[in-house]
Amino acid sequence: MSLDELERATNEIIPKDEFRTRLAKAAEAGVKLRIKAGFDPTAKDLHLGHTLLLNKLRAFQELGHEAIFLIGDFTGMIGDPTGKNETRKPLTRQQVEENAQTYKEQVFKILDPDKTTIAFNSEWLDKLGTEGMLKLAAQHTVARMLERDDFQTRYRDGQPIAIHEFMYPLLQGYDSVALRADVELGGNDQKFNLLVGRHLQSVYGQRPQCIMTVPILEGLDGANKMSKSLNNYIGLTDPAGEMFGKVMSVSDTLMWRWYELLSFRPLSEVAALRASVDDGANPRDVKMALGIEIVDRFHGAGAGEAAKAAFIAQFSQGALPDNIPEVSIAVPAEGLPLPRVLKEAGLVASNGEGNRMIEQKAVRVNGERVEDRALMLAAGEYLLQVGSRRYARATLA
RNA sequence: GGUCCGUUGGUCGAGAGGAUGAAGACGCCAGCCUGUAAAUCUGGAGCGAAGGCCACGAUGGUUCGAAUCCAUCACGGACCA
Repeated sequence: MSLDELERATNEIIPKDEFRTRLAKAAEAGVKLRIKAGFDPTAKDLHLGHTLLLNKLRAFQELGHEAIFLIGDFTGMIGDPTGKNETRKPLTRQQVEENAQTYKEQVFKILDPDKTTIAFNSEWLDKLGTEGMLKLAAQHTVARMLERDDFQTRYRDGQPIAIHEFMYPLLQGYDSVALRADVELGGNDQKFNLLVGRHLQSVYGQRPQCIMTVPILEGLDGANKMSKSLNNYIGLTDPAGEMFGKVMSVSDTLMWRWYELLSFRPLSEVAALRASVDDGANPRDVKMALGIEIVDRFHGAGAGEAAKAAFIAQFSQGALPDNIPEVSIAVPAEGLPLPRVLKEAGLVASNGEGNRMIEQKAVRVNGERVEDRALMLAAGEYLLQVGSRRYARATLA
C-alpha cells in the first residue's frame, strides 16, 4: 500500500514529516510500529462512523504494523466529554463490559484478528491509584484544559463541567504511555486528547506518538455527526436490507461525501462516477452501487445485490418484503377492533397511535386501505401494513 | 459560607393564575409526490374500550382554578469570600 493510500480519508497527521520518516525507517528496519486506536464502550453497537478509524487501522495492519484496539473500559466509566455540551452519564462496570464484548465481535468484520492486539485500559488505570492520578493531574493546567473547544464553550455558557471530565484527556494520554504507542488514530474531535498523549509521553520519557485524525462521518441527516443518540446511523449489525435502504435515503450530496470516506474504490473511479452523473446518469444508480459495496462489506459478497433487488421490489414496485413477521393474536367471538389488532401485532405503540394511523390513511389490511377505525376483525389471517415499512401477518384465533 | 438566578415534552425554547397535552423550531410518524426510506408540500402527536388517569425537577401548600403564587428539598449556574 502506498503512503498516499494510507493518508487517504484522513484529516490531519501531526507531525507529518516525522510520520513519514518513521514509517519509512520502520519499513527499512523491518520493525513493527505500535498503532493505537481507542474506543470507549459507551454504546452497544458500532456504526459506520467508527469504521473510518477501523479502516485506517486495518491499512496499518496491511503494512505489517501492530494494531492495538484499545477498549476504554475504564475511561468509559467517565465518559469522554468530547464534543458534548453536557456531562455524560457514567456507565457501570457491567454495562461497559457488555458493550466491550459486542465491540470485540464487531471489529473483526474489518480488522484482521490475527494481527490485532486487544487491550483494556482498566489493566493499568485500575492500578494507578490516587497517587498516580494526582501525579497525572499535575502534568496539565486548568488553562490548557480550558483551551479545548467544548470545555471553553460549556464554561462560557455556564454549563456544568465536572472536575473528573478534566481527567479524561489525561487518562487517554496515559494510555499511550502505557502502550508505548508510536501512532495514535482518532476522530477529528479527538485531536486535543491525542495531543495530550504526546505531551504525557514526553513527560514520561518516551518519544511522542504521531497522531492521525480521520474526519467525522456525517450521519443520515447529512448534517450531524453519525451517532447512535441522534439515530442517524447505520449499524454494523443492521440487516442487509435496512443498511441498503438507509444508504438510499441519504441525500445526493452526502452520497459523494460517503463515497470519498467510506468507499474503497480508487478516487479516480469516484471522479468518473461523478462525471457520469454530471452527464445525466441517474444518481440513484450511483447510490445503489455504494449501497451494494457497503452491504457486501458487512454481509458478504452478493448480499448487496440481493438487498438492491429487494429494495427495488418493495419500494419501486410496491411488492411485499420477504420476511414479514408472523404474529398470532387471541380474538374474542365478536372480533377485535383494528387499532387493537395493530397494537397487538406490534405495529403501533398504542391504540391511540393505531387510530391515528388509520385516520392518516396509513393502514392497509390485505392490501386494501382501511379508513374506518371501528372496523372489527374476526378470526382469520390478515396481512397488516402500516406505512410502507411496517408489516405483519397476523393470525387471529 | 453569603447573595442572586435557573430547572418546561425526544431536543432547543415560549408561556409567567383560567380556553387547550403546553406557541415556535428541530426531530419523529403518516399522506401526496418522487429514482429514493431525498427535497418540497399537507397532516399528526400522552395513556386508556370508556368513565377517566398521568403530565411542565420533587414534595407539600394557597386558590373555584397553577407550568405559572408560597414553602421545603434536589440538581445546576453566576458573583463575592
